[in-house]
Amino acid sequence: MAIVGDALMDMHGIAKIAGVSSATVSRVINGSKLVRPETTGRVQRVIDELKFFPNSSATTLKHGKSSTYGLIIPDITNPFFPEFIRCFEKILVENNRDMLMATIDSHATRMQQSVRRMLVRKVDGVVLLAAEIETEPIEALIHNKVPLVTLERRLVAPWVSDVMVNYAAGIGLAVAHLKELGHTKIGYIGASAGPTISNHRVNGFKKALKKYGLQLYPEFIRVGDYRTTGGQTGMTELLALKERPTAILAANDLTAIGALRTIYQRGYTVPGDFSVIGFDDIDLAGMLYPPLTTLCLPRQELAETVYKALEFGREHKSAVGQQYTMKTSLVVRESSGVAKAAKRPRSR
Amino acid sequence: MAIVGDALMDMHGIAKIAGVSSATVSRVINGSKLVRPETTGRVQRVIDELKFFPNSSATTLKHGKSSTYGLIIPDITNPFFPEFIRCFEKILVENNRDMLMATIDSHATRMQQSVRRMLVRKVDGVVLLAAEIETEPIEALIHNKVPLVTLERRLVAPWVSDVMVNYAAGIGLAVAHLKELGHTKIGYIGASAGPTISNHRVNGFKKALKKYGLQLYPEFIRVGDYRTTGGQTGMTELLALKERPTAILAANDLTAIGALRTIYQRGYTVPGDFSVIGFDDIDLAGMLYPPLTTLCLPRQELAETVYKALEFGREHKSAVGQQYTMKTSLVVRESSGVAKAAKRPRSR
DNA sequence: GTGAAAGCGCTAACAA
DNA sequence: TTGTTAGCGCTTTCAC
Repeated sequence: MAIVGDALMDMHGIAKIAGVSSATVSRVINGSKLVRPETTGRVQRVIDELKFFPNSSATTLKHGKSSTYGLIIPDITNPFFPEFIRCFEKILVENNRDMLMATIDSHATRMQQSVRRMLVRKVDGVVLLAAEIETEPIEALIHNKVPLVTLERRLVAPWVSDVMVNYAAGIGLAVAHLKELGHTKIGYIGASAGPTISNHRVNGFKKALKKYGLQLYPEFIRVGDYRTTGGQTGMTELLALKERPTAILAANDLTAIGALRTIYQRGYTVPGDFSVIGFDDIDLAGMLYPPLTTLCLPRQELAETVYKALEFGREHKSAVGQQYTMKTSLVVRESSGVAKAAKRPRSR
Repeated sequence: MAIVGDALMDMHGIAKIAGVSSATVSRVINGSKLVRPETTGRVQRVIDELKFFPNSSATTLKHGKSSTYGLIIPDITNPFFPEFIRCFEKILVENNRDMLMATIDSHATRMQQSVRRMLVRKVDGVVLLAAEIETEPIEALIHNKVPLVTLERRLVAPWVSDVMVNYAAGIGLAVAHLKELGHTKIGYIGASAGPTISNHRVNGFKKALKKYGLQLYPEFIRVGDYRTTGGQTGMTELLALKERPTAILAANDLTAIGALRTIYQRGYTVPGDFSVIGFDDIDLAGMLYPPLTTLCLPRQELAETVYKALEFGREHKSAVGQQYTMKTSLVVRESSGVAKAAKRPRSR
């Protein structure tokens, strides 16, 4: 809308001023080659003059699709997500698509509302990066034939694609790294208990332990919440144990940061007393004291994959979605070091 | 839209199935009391059954407004913004408004595109939290009579409100705190040089120095970028000086984190060798080593203020906007301590 | 209490 | 090359 006098402008108004019909205005705006250059110029001048912008509700209504993709994330406060959003939004902007973001803050009602927003806005697809997924709201999406991309549901179907993270391999790397440093007692601070995405990470951990012939101490596996608080309580519990791990794997970097905090607060040091390894490799990981060793889940690549899946869904409506895989890599920094027990013998 | 067979559903379809007219369906969806309870029930059942959601493009088109507010931020990777978004989105959801977010990553074209998105989507107002604001894109908003809320432009006009942060007071607190700890040589790592929002912070710093009778060393004022990298280079420059400050004020927490990193990397400690004070009080500030002393800019309050301003603009179209003020408070943690020079005499 | 119909701003046949 | 027109899905008078 632009304004003349006090009225909101539309293509009709532009047309009248430029002395053409609204169809021509539409053609000019959409770059049709059927318009005579001088007409184009005349119309364009009016558009610029009046700073006119076409109403997307009208085009969306007309076309039946919005060129908008929805993104649902659990917690925008976890730096991993902003970093992902940054990559994702950039891709969308470059491809003339809009983003509709919703965060659910682990509230079931917020999830409902988010899905509703996606549905009423007629998004062309939805990315669901939420960890704990309830099936009910998803059904509304599928029922309405909205292409869906999930993370780590490891399940594709008509309208739904999935991208899985190869946790087993990544965590294997981390465990191998720790073993090399002489650690044999490794703890894990994960997320909530339910049968969710978080399980893939714990299971990956257990498998890695077995693979490298390390003993699994059940009390070394603590529950967290993907936030720093979970890292703190988890670490506090670990410190309360008679027999303690010498290294801790955290379900994400925030958890690792919480663990680090508790360790220092109790007067211990990293990696002197404990090695800590995170997951995600958020931007800040390298800025911490000590810089965090962590498994990198590349956001740029994830964003590209997700976008690819979305476009696939858009173009192959009703087709069974694709299964994509993401690799992780170990970024060794300074929060992992030689195990204490392993060090002592040397200094004798 | 919901589906029957293979067709996309609309109110007409629902109406036909329920044996009513589309007008009645509309009434039911909008909770009109003019519909007989049994009719309502019958219609609602069909709606639920078919998981029907009304098309927001149609309602927006009809009503001429979208119930959407736009939010433009510079860098979603700076934790302050996600934390703000979290509060802001919550308020919007509670008030049945939608959010359209755009990040500009300090690219002029992205700013253009963002404003364009806001305009075509017919948002009912825009919040511009970007630090470095060019006037040109803003004009398009004002010209199209979109209520605008800016941060720290310190200038209101028809259609535009502003919320300013009382930097002077906050920085005064920080400087007073440092003086009390015996610091007399205080450095500052800010943001880019231009005549922008960042100036309010440097100016506040200079004024505070004067107010507390502290000397201003021009070479102690370094340029940053509101990110960790700026903190690192700024601190590196400060360390290269023959005469160094004993305390550093950073333009935001990310800058402070970068400074902290460089300090530790060079073998110094905080607050032993240098005191560091940040700005924002991001969630992670208390999790760092050492926990960061910082000026808190409360996001919840900011979100509420911004929302209030937005609603004001919506209701008092064409009126001159309001000027709001935000206070900051000093959160003393462990990155600030007694000045080195001040300590020595005591230990003699 | 419910239905018929006009119209929000835009696009795409179809006409000219 | 340009104009006319129907209609996207919804709301809202105005009838009944």
